Amino acid sequence: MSEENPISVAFEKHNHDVCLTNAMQTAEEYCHKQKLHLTPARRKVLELLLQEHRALGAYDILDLLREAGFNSQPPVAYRALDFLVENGFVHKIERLNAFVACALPGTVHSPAFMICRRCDMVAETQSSSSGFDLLANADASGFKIEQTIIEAKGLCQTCAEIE
Amino acid sequence: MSEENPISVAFEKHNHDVCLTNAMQTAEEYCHKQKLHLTPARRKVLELLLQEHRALGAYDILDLLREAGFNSQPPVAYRALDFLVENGFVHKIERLNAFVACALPGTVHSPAFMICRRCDMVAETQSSSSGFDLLANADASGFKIEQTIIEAKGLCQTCAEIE
DNA sequence: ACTCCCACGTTATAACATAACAAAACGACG
DNA sequence: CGTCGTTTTGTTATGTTATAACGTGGGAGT
Repeated sequence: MSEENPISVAFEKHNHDVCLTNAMQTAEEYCHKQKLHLTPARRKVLELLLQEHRALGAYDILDLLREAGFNSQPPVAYRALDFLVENGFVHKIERLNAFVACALPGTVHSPAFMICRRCDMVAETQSSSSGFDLLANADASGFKIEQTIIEAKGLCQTCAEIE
Repeated sequence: MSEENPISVAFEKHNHDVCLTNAMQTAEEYCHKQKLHLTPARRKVLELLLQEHRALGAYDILDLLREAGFNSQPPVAYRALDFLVENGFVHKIERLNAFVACALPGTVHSPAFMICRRCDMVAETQSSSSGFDLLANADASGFKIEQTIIEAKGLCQTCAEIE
């Protein structure tokens, strides 16, 4: 599997510096095109999240921001996160109340996550499935789906071997 | 569609007294068989949740418990909810930090939820789908899924017509 | 320079959840 | 029927996550 495959990149060895600089560059370009302001705080939060293939809580981020010399009241982190989530650079993992950098920034997609309960890795994958029961059931009951969150908890391969 | 179909019961007219007493009876029987203690507080919390096809927050439940003469410190509600969730009578809706009575108590199942953002109704449906991308991707990357949460936000038929 | 908008600073508080330990109720077994 | 171990509840305190509200500053366009 190549480094570009978001299905499992989080679980594989890869050159993470490249991973990070690529993603930052994509974000820069996207923001420029869309006339969005990737301000220092927003940029820093995205960098922090890109440095991990794990989800970080808002207060973890806040601590890291403080270390980096930023102001550190909660709204600082939440505002940056709101911006990043709204624009698809970051996803919120609901079951962890935490945030993870998007593996496919700048593309419209419907993500699903695999969350290792042992090492806390979060891998993003696609969930576009036409055979998926939920869609049929929603249709049958007249429910109009706007967004679906899919989060699988379990063990990544490495951790499964250890346990 | 019959009253028994969990796919959309929440979005349809139905005799809710029957709905509630049936579910309570099922819970009683299940607990008896499994030697679980459906204590007054646990029972009351389940009743409160069954009275709605909506998710209630822990502190909403706490208020209702207080009104019903129960002790009302947070652990009272959280303990009852833990018990009910562990034993499959109640599900937690992660994106709302709230709880909803199970539509299929006593059965092993992998639920998915449809959550109306306008009227807050929560409908439970089944998510067992073998064609689902996530399973294939998890497999391919060696991830062992233990539990998956699926929560769709959108508009129920009634609310879609109004908007 | 004016003003409008967007982002940020700051204080305070709301909302959600658990730790820790003591007391009481329960039930199984001699 | 007692007593021992387990489960449940009472109670206090605190931890964690998230937002409201309002003021300030700085850049873009006119």
